[in-house]
Amino acid sequence: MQSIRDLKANFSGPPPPAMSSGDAYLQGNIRMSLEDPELWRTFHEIGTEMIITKPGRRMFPHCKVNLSGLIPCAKYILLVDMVPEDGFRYKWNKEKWEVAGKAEPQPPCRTYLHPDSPAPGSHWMKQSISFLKLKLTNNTLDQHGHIILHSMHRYHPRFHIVQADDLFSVRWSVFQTFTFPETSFTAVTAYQNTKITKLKIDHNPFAKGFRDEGTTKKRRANKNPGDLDKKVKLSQMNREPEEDSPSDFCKSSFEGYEGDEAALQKRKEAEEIKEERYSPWSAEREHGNRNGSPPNAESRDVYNAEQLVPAPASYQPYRFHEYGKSPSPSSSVGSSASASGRSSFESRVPDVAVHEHESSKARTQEVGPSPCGPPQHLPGPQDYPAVLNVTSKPGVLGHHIYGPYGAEQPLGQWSGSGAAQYPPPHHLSADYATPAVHHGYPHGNVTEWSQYPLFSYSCW
DNA sequence: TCCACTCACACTTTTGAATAGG
DNA sequence: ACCTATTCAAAAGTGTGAGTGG
Repeated sequence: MQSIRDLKANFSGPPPPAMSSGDAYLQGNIRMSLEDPELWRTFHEIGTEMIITKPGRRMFPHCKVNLSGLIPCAKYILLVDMVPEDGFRYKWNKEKWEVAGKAEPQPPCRTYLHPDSPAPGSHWMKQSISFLKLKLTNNTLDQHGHIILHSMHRYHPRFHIVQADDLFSVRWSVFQTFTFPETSFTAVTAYQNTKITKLKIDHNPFAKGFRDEGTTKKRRANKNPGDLDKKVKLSQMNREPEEDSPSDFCKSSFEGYEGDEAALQKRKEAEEIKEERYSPWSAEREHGNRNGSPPNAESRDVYNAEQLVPAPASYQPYRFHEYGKSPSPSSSVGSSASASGRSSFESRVPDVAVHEHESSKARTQEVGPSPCGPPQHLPGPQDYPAVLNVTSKPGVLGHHIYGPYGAEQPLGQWSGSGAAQYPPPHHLSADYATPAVHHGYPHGNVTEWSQYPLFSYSCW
């Protein structure tokens, strides 16, 4: 079992004893596992698609995780954001996905804050944490705080845990990120793969009416005689699971990834891709196995866990690029600019990239997380000049709020997204590929932080 | 013509207020 | 008066299929 890597910040000074022990507990034991891994895997093997609509659409399966290893009485904030898997746009062509060109400019990157945040570790650990109400939209002007995605692009969710007493006092130094390869999906405005449609209908209670035994059959039959063909197709499809192995599913769905040879031939991973003929996602598993990752869910949840500092989707791939190449066909627009969350899964190299200034600040200003002790010094906004600075401009906390916390919890969304929401990947890449920059970021320079999409938008 | 997208629709589950009973 | 359980209507979440626009 892989232990959760330490996200230990580059603390500038010798840590107080309390902090030392706290670090181990805080940053070394947090464990996150994905609930319903089998369901996710079933979708994943076919090629998960998530509908995005203007008013916002929930995910299905929805993100649900279990947490352990938190300090019971310390408060944490849980967030989710969506990271592009690669730099491509896809199209569904003849029962398979194909690369259809470069990805469109990244939409305003938003982060979903779990409505229970902040809550004590005991709260997060006592039951599974559901992100049921997280919604995806393709409306770049969305005012509801939904996560904005591009249709026909691939994404995967990232789960972030931040120890913070409130939404103001985010402790960047104990920021931890987890991803699960099987949660990657293609955002679509209408389902492309009928097998995915069937899976959704079969498993989503709201779609019960579309199941074969449902009344919908009659409704559709009455509605349009032409539906007969589709119904026949559907019923045929419904029998497929018995006839087709999951491998067949994947093969039919994802040969396209390797089909666009012209687009892929320049990629280093081309050979690897061909090996993953059944699913682009299988590469993740493959790599996981290479790294000794057991296939079963119980252990996988651990292996899937990664820990990162607050990272923008746009630059994360670069960091991953440093650690390992991605097997994904999508993993290489150009060279460094690709990679994906799955790479993060593969690369077990501890990403301890932390803003030094931030870390030292946290170190100096916070008392170590003394589990359930007397009132810790949980710094308020005033304790974090850097954060306060942010409020003066679009930054970590200085943005508009959408959520249950009202005006007193300004962690809702950036008021000014602008260029910060479309950070030039290369620029960021360069920044983060350079350790000096990586660690040398003066945390007080919130402007830099504010470029990172992770906190560019929080919502409920 | 093709494809991505939007919208209205019928159906379902969920939610919350109103009511009844102990 | 208070609490709990039940009922019911409204709201919200689904995929479908027709229509639209580039």
